[in-house]
This record gives sequence, structure tokens and C-alpha cells, in this order.
Amino acid sequence: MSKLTLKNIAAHFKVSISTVSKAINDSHEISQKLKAKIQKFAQENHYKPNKVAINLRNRSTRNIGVVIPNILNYFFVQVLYGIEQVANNRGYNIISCASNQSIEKEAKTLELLSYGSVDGLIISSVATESQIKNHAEGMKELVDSQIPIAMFDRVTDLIDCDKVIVDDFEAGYKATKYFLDTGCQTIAIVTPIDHTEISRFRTEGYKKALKERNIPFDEKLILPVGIDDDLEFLLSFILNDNQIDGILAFDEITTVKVMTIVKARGYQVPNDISIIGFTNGQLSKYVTPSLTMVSQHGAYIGETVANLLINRLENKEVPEPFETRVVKTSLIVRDSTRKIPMD
Amino acid sequence: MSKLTLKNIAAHFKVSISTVSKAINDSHEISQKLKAKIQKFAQENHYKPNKVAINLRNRSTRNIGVVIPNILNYFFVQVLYGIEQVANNRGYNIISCASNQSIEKEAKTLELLSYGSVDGLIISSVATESQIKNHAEGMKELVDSQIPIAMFDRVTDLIDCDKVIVDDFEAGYKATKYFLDTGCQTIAIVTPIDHTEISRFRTEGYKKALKERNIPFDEKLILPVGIDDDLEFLLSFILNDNQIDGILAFDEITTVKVMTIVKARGYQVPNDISIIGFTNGQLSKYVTPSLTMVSQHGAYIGETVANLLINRLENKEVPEPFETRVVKTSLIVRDSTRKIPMD
DNA sequence: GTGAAAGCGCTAACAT
DNA sequence: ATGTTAGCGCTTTCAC
Repeated sequence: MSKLTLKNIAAHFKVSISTVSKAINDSHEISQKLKAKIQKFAQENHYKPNKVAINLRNRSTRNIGVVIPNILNYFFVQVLYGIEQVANNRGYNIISCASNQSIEKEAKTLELLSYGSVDGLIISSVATESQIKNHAEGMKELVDSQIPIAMFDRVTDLIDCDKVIVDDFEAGYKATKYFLDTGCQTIAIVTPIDHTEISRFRTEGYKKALKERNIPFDEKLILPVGIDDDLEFLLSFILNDNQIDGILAFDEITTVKVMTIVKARGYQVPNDISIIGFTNGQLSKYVTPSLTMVSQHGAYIGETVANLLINRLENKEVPEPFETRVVKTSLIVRDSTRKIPMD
Repeated sequence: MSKLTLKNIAAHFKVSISTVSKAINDSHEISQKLKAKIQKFAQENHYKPNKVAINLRNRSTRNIGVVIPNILNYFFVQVLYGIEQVANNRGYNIISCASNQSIEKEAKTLELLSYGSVDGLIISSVATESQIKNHAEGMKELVDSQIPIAMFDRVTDLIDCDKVIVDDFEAGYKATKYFLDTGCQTIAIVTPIDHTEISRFRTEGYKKALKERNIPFDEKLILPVGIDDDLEFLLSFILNDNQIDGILAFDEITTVKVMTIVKARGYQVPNDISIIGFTNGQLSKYVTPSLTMVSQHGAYIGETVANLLINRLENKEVPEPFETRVVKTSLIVRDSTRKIPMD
């Protein structure tokens, strides 16, 4: 027995296909009696409309593709969640693909999705600043081929589209200022996303805060870590060579790992070394001491970017100018930083 | 300008649609010259074959739907990764949906995917033992409507399909035995997945190990925790009321949280209280002390279940009997448990 | 070497 | 109240 289609049902009742279609869609054109019979039959035999056929006919899938660099990062999971909320509310479904930090995978995924599987795309690119130029060429093809795109977080000037970004400059500034205000002087940065704009903006904010206090910027305090690097090993150099009293880490897992390593080496957190991390996720609250984190409001970002994209999808005829929304971060203060001195 | 189709191209060159189709697919039927012209034009104008149309024609999407309970759980991410590897190798794409612990969401997702978006489904159900019966009815409709299903980890007898499961009974037994062998006597269980078969099997294994040493099972040592519960609060009761010297936790995040809480209350890990957790993820190795974990070999499970499903998809005519594969766990011993005494 | 026609499953404008 | 037809974009068999 093959899959049940309108054609089968029509044959079974010896009526036309369009009659069956109308009956199943409860059209007033069809007599109550026939409708009842057909609907009952359809139900009992688990008739499912073929979405592929419907999509073809409508020239729309009501699917939105979401491409993120890393599913293991809580920030992206939060954004995904926000996107999904809005999309589902507005009648769209999400096809999400993690590129697992691979730019080839990302390119392949985008190409694949662009072949008509989705009405629009939401992208946070894995590309580093040096890769982005080539990579953006490929993305532009998407734009050329009429598929609306919105980007968030990891965006690029090279693509003209709606964007939602985090105020990473300010985030880096605020975090650093908090270190300084609580008496830290020598602040290291641990970045698992070196060579991205995000990482650079945060570092620029950090520099600004240092400058305000006339603390010279020291390149050696910036520690880029690769995905397979031995963090403990790398960190030990910085810890040995400098009188570090603050560490700013650019994602949650890295922050937890850094704190663990620091404690294992006998430092007191926050008194010897204070720690601030990015992404206020599941763990920050639970480890000891609980971690002071920068919240990027992932869910809100997801909601915003989904709304921007869907608005555009639904107003294809009257294209609005592209928008870039900037979302401010919040510093969630916990116990991995010292208290602000009262005066 | 609308989207470029074979029709447009045909009009542009004043040839038939089928000629263009053949030219683009590099058929030998078409003259080199015309092929070259058409291919060049298609390339330059970013022609993309409409996948929806192709899917309709082929009555196949080469998509596999994957439905998992929780994207924040590293085990499922690993499985997803394994599925993706195999699927991509064998020419399939993955549409993954997290049900975020909601049974309604899971049901909705399954229904949605069953409308022709995928050729087959891989499911790990969020349903608890009491929910599964009703829920399985819905899933059976999928089976009835000809869409092949494979399940992993959270499976049910009520559905007849290929399955890959973890030997959770043995895992619970081995972990408990390890506690006992290292001198622990009063072992608590913290389960965020209470009322699932998985949780029950692990607990049965735990009971068997206790029984072998003539230690009576004490219901009060089993702590189910809900997603929004205050773990610290709940754990404090068990810790106060009993002389716990071992805790077995059923997912990685919970394990990390438990250790943090235990340490914060002044216990030494592993000497006062030993800890073993399930899912050997990103964190276990990095926290202090590093955690002894049960590895479920998620990627392998993913590969296996993907192969089972794809085999079935590609042998629709000669259906094999359904298979259930059982995957053994490994205990990854680290520093949250005491050493096995030499004798 | 090129084209016409049918069909995948569905809907909707237009008959009857 | 029911049926006919055309068409969404594509492939493929069968003519020419």
C-alpha cells in the first residue's frame, strides 16, 4: 500500500480530485454528506497532505533556516530558542543547522538550504575576519538569488541585510571597568573566538577601560585558545609570567574551565584572581564561586532577528531599508568578582 | 526579477524546457555548444534547481528528521553529531528539532515532519513512562503512514521499529559497584529524568549492585529533581538526613552542580563523598576534581541509528525484521571517586 | 540534437 | 454541488 493521496481517495469514492481537496479543506462548495464521508475516510486512513506539493504550489515553504556556529554554546541555544518562539507564533518552522565551527560546513549548509528548502535564512557566521571576505561572496549569491537573509551576532559589513548585534564593545568596556572598580589591575583575556569581530570589539572595549585609568595595554595578556588546545597548559604561562588579578573569558564553558584551573593552582577566586565571563548560561550560577557573567540576552536577540526576517518575508513587495539593531548587555554580578568598595 | 527557473532560461534561449534541463544536467543528448551556452548562463545568473519540485518528482526528500528531548544535553548533541556524519556521508540531510522537554512540542514536531518533509525519522522521546502510552498512539500513526522510524535511548516497546539503546541497567550496576569497590556504602541518586525507563533501568542496576553486597535499598536516597527545582535546597535534605558517601547523578550538568553544592557544604570530594555522573561531556574533565563519568558513546549511537534507518529507507521493498542494538557504556575514571584499593 | 507530453500531489479559477 | 483544467518546477520517456 502506497501513501494515501487525494487521487487515491478520489478513486475510492469515484469523485474528482478537486472534490476531495475541497471536502478535506471543508469547503462550503461540497455537500455536508459527501464531506463527512470523505473526511471520515481521510481521518481513518491517516491522510496527510503532501507538504512538498503544497510548497511547490505556494512557492513558499514557511520554513526558516537558521545557521549557527556552535550548538554547544549556550548563547546560540538561547538565540535559537527566541527565534523558534517568534517563528512558531507567526506560523513558520525552523530548520536549524550547526556548522560546528567549520566554514566549509557552513557554506555547504547555506547552499543546500538555498535550494528552495526555506523562505529565508538567519545566519551567525563562523567565519573569522580574514575568512569573511571570500565567504561573503558565497552569501551574496544567496541574496542575489532572492532569498532574504538576516544576520545576528557574527555579522559582516560585506552583506547588506537586517542585523541584530550585541554591543560587544560596551560589554568589554563594562566588564573591564568592573574589574578596575573592584581593585583589579592586571586583567587577562581568554578568547576562544580570536580573529572574529566580536572578539576584537570586546577587546577594544577592554582597551578603552584600561586607557581611562592610564593602564597600558599589554598584548601578552590576550590568550587566544583553539578548540583542541590544552587550556591549562596555555594559561599556566600567562599565570606564571604576570601578576594577573582578573580574567575575562569569552564564553561560558571557557570561563568555567578557567576558574577551575585557576583554583587548582591555589589562587583564591575572587580575592587573588577575579573572573568575568561571557554568556550567562546554565552553569555560571552553580559553580563555586558562582560566576559574574555578561548576559547578551540571547533569547531577545533571537526574537528580534526572527521578527525582522519574517517582516521582510511578508512585505516582499515594499522592501524597507535594512535595519541593524544593537542589543545592550547586562553584567550579572555574582561571587567570582570582588565587591565594589563602598566609600 | 523573480527566481530563475528552467522555464525562464528556455525562454531566454528560445529552446524547450526539457532541453535546458538536459543541458544543465550535462546530458550527452545536447550539443556541446548549446550546453556550454546554457551552463554559462545558468552559472552567471545563479540558477538553483528548485529542490521542492525535485522532491515532489522523486517522492523523496533525502531529509531525515531527528527529534531529541533536549539540546542542552551533551549526550544528545553527540548523538546528533554521529547521525549527521553518517547521514551526510550517505547523501542525506538532517532536520533536527529539540522538543525542549515538552511532550506537546514533540508531538507537534512529529506531525509536522510527517507531512512529507522527511523520508524518515529518528526519535528519542521526551515522554515519561506514564505518558508514553497515549503518546505512542500518535507515533504509530506515523508508522501507519509509511514513514520509517528509528528510535534511540528513550525508546518504547509500544512502537515496533529499529532501536538503539544504552545498557543503562549495566551502567547503573557498574557505577554503583565502583562506588562499593572504593569503599562507599551509602549512595544517593540524583535523577533529572525521573519516571523514564532510562532512569528506572539505571536504578535497577544500582539496586542489583547493592543487593550483591547485602545493602538494603533505601527509597529516600533517590532524589528526583525537576527542571526548575532548587537543587541545593533538595540536596541539603538528603545530605543532612543521611551519611551519604557517594552520589550518582544522571546527567552531566546535574553532576557538576551536585559536586559544586557538595563542596560548598564543606565535604571533600572524593574522600567524604564520591561522585559519578552520566554523560562524559565537555566539562567533566575540567572541573575540580575532574569527574568520573559514565560514557554512553553518543556519537556511536548516532551513527548506528542513522545507519539502521537509512538501510531501511533504501530497502523499502524487502523489509527486514526490526532490530534493537544495545550499546555498552564505559566508566571513565577520574578524580571524583576514590582509588580502587590494591591488595 | 531537440522537443512534446506526462506526471509528481496539490489548489483554485472557471466551467457545468 | 461537482468536475475540468491549468499550473507550481522539474525529469524522463518517447517522438521527431
